[in-house]
Amino acid sequence: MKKPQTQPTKLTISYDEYLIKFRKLLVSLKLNNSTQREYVLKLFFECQEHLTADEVVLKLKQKFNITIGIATVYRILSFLEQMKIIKSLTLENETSKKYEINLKTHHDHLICNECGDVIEFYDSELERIQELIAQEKGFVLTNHHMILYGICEKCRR
Amino acid sequence: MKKPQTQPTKLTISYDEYLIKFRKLLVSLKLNNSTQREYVLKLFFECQEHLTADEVVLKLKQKFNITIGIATVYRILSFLEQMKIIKSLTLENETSKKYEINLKTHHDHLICNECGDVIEFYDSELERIQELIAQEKGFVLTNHHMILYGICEKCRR
DNA sequence: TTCCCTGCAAAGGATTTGCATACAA
DNA sequence: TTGTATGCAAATCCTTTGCAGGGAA
Repeated sequence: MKKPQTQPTKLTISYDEYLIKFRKLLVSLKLNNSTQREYVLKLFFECQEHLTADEVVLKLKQKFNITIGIATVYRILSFLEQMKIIKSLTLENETSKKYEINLKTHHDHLICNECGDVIEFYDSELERIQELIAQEKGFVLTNHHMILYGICEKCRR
Repeated sequence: MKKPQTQPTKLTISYDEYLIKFRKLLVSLKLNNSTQREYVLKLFFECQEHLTADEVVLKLKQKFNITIGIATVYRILSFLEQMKIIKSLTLENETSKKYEINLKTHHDHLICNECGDVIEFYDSELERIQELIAQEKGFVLTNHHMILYGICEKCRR
């Protein structure tokens, strides 16, 4: 059987365009803009990794040499998540939530237990089966969490 | 395409047999037995739900009228998880880990966002595809977490 | 001027740890 | 008797909240 697997594709948008959209969103919600919010957004845009709140503080210091209080970071993360600009995931054996920007098309994660490497993938067959299972049980799916854990090629050597 | 979906099956073993196995395990690890450990085991055996550490304390009081310190419960949960007697899962929007006994064959979860109802299912096609994806990326799978979230039939009315 | 946003520090919840005591073998 | 397990309280880690001051429109 042909397996229709693909890489998740990154939506092509520049940071400037992205920022304009973001500012419009804030206006439409009657919210103020702030340097802090824009820096966090910029960080996630540039560094497309999975970051914890602590790591956001750290990276902001490293990359832009600015300091934002951890409370503010948490508030911004919640806001961005509600707006679906970022999304969160909780990994096995890790205590704190990680966040990543939602620029890519929907995808799931494959993680190496040894080196922690994260591979993103999308598989339409998998998605289709999830829908079938849900249907069979009388559910309408809203979302799903799927993380595969294993050992990557490099670490097996 | 035929979808080979089944219910996860419960392994048929009595609590007495189970307890004997458990005691042997402790001996083989040169560990002492304790009333507390056996009660936690019994609880998970009898009440086949997903429980947090707090809920374990509560249920132990309700069902057996015994009190175990929360620290001990956490220590027992870690131990049982290491021994693969129970397994843990972290649900979306919940802060504390839940544990369930590992008596059933491998299965994943489908959860209603409204009523919190948990449906267990096993789908061999899904498992097969996960293996294929891992292979393609050069991974050897060790395990996976998959939780589907949706709204159940009852709650949609 | 009017809210919203931030930073600090304190509070909160979940989990872990140190230590003295109790218990199993 | 010896080492392990428990219970309590304190500590820790992550996250949230209250509040006073700073900033955006």
